[in-house]
Amino acid sequence: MFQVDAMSRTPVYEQLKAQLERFILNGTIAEGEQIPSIRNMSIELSINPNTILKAYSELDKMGLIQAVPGKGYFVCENALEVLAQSSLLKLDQLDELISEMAMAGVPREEITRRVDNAYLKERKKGRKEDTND
Amino acid sequence: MFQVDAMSRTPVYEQLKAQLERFILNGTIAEGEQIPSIRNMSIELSINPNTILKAYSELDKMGLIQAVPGKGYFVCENALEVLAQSSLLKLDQLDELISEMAMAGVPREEITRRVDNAYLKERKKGRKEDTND
Amino acid sequence: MFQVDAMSRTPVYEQLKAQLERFILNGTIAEGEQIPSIRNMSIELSINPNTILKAYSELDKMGLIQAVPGKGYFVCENALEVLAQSSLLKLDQLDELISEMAMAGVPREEITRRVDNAYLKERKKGRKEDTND
Amino acid sequence: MFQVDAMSRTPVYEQLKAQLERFILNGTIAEGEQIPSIRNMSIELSINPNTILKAYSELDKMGLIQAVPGKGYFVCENALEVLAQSSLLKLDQLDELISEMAMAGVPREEITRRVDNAYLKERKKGRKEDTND
DNA sequence: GTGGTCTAGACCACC
DNA sequence: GTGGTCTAGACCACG
Repeated sequence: MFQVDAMSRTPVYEQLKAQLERFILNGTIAEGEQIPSIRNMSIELSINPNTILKAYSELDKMGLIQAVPGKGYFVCENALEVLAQSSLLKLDQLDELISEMAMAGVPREEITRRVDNAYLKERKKGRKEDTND
Repeated sequence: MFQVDAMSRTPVYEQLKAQLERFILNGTIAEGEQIPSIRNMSIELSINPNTILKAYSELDKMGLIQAVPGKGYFVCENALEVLAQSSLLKLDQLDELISEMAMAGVPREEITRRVDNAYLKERKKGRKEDTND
Repeated sequence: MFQVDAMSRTPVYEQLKAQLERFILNGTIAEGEQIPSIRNMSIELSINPNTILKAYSELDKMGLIQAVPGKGYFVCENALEVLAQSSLLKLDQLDELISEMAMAGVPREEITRRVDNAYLKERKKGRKEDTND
Repeated sequence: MFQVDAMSRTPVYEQLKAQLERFILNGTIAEGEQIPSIRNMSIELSINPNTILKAYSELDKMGLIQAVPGKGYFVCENALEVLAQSSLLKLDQLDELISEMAMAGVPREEITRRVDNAYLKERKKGRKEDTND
């Protein structure tokens, strides 16, 4: 289910975070459900347990998962809501960024081109991962 | 030349910063040129000197203007270059933001709609100010 | 914990910035930890809140601390990394400065003397503050 | 007399500025003396006249040389004094930089090593150029 | 309660 | 005259 690209320039723990977020968004992992234990994940992916701990504790801080000592990590009941809120936040950041660039004289074509490229690139990656389930 | 909208929800010092950036970009104020002294500006716009100081010192830290104590503030010789570099940085931030939103499942139409709105809104404001010169 | 010398010629807000940097470096304040609120600090040190705001907002722009409106200021998770990077930057600045002085004919002894003096002076101050914890 | 390295990463106009400063410091060009005209220099070094103009006008702004329209550029009478003052300024910058690095925990050996390297590297370059006269 | 903006005014150092 | 620091206090938005 989870997989990491050790050669990627984005840190492994970021990859794990992104994947769990995607799994929650597309329903692969439901709210309240338990996620793989650090030890299991560590063996399965041949990754240092500390790396997984880092990913999990950051997701914990974001309010997406919760550690239950002695049991494991569980997706929070309001995880989808948290993700939706952070999307709204990102939309506001987008507005501000576009305003600044417009003010700085960046041509509109340059912006829309970059937006399309970045979107399609991410989408392509996403579809690939979703079919890999 | 400079003007502020006291009723706006964007802070006065941000308005001043944005205006000076625009003036440098469209050549109204050349590199190396002196800009209005804090006291002058303060009287002209009926604004507290501290507010202008805040705008100026932030622009100073950005490397756009330089304070010469006892003389005044002057536009840096490489101000245009600094502005260009910060534009490039913003494009990278845009890429990352779009990726995250694509990953979070924000529909493409929502993004392009927001981008267009934000761009046109800023552009409209900009044209208005430029014709006020 | 924090303390300022009102008679010093270095501005109070600079003293506060330097102290927080040191506290982060020597682990007195951990990454992610909350730092004293503006109002608390203002009362404790009998300093105007604006002065502390100035120190905090500059540290914020440096990426060392982060303001969470309504909650308080928190040390960034990557604060130590930011400090390390700025150290590297300073080393590069040092190289350039030495080159210019060598080119200008400043004798080597003059330089090493100044370097030693400045270093030892700062070190002495630092040790004193660390033992004051 | 003058020579530039087109392949160097330091801009050509910076190279020219540095060379003229050195020539003034070691007496190769005396105060009050005329320096090569932009056109001559441009042909001799196969460099775009604008590049030389940029170097000359920055030196002019520094108070080292002075343009006499219709005659050419001349070294200012107080050029050596100006250079000495800027050396003093650099020493102060050095003090501050060293203080910041000491505070940041940069080990003393690291600093002295970098200082020595940078000094000797520049000195070596300088001797080479001086014997090329 | 938190941070953040703005005003009014005093005071300093420098030129 | 210039920039820069600091104080005192009002006011807002957010939680």
